[in-house]
Amino acid sequence: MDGTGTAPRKGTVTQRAIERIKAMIADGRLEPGQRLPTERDLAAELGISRSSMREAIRALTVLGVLEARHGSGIYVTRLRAGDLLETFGVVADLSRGERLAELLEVRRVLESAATALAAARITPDRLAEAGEHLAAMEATEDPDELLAHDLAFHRVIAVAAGNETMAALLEGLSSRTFRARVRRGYEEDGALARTRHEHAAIHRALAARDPEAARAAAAAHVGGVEQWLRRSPES
Amino acid sequence: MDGTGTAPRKGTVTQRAIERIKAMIADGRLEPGQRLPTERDLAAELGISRSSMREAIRALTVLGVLEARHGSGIYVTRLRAGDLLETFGVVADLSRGERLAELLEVRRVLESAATALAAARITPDRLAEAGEHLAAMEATEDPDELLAHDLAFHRVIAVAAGNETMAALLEGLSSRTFRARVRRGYEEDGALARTRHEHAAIHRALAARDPEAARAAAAAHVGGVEQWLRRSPES
DNA sequence: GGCCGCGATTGGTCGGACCACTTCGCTGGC
DNA sequence: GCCAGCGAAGTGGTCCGACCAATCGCGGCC
Repeated sequence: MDGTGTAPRKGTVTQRAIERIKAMIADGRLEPGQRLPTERDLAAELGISRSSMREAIRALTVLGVLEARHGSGIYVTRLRAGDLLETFGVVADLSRGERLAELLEVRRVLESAATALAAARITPDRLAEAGEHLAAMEATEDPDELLAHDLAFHRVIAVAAGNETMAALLEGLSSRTFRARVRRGYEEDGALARTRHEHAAIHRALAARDPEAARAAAAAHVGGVEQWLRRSPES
Repeated sequence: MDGTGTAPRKGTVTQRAIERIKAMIADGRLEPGQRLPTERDLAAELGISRSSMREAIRALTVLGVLEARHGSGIYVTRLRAGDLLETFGVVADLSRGERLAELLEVRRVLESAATALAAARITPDRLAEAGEHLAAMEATEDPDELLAHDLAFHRVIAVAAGNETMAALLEGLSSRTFRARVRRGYEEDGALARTRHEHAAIHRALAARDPEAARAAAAAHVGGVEQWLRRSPES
């Protein structure tokens, strides 16, 4: 028996390799940013083929735990919230019908909380930045640009809330395709003007450093889309 | 040019394969539960090797999108919230220090909302079920059993809130290793009695169908752990 | 008619070969 | 002495072909 821990007999060798590497990171044997041995060495170390090891590495790569740089090596990511929650957007991309509404409900809850926190913590700089995105949204009619500033507006707020994990989660919930899909029909219903009004209300609450007003404004904002979605038959 | 869509030139072939399959699911060409062609056929169809295709499949497998059954074939999962959010537990497992506190803050927000919703929607059956777990928690001293009933108690509430996505998210945030790690030291500080009291308060609020009381009780419950964690130096 | 078993199908693993990119040291010119 | 450029070594990326192992269905046997 070697000292690196005897591998469990269950599951595929690849699955075991994934668990082994995860365990190495969890208990500190591998630190964020550190470089791993080569695929060939790792495979030899765990007694499996390079193919299987590559599958394990690929799996951890899509999870945002590892990062492979061609010609250089394999590295543990910094394990920031953004790294690990990037895959969260996949859920939004693949969700339809009822779960889309559920995701919006989750977003409403988180966005409300984040906005309330931001009202108390936001710096003048960030408040101004949010204001710029607000102005840009009101100045353009181009849907793409509008969406970009919309996302940026909420991102500034999420970051200002001081919880990177929450911000990353909201980022995934508002991912490009997700938003684009929902808004396609939404804005055709003439809700564009109301959306602008809601954004302005959020900004005002932030400027007033009023957490409760901010929470309410954010909840109303997301809730508006939510209600529309629950009524709308979606493809 | 073939009609299945020209693959973009960027990225690795495996990455492209992942996107292709994801796209097939997103636009409905592949439906939940449906069986895919064999690895060999898929590889041929996309013009890549079986090895690369296997890596793509493995990646989508860990994301909970696909499911491979040895000897049978590859299937699209039912794409339930639980399937897709299983990997969320990985984030909790790999988080330490500051992000652990952030995750607890997220949990506090979601748990509060879910408990408030549950207060309005919970059925007598589910309320009784939660009561049983509560009684079991008060009747045992075995940490493992206690933790199991603790998790089950909150799971019943999350499900009663009527939002499977939120329930799956909370499941990940309360995943076994995560809870065990946090609670190890927490309960040694004699907070066990208080935890029981908090659970009882949540249950009372649910029985009274009082959403605001339920929200407050849940927030206080998670907040207690949260505050302890922020004070505690963690390994 | 029902049960058993064999063989085809399909995912899982392996080993090796070669390609593409990065890195870094060496070399040669300035 | 310095630096640009080249080239070899190292490393991830891709492909191939073979074989193993689990599953499933078909056909024959009882």
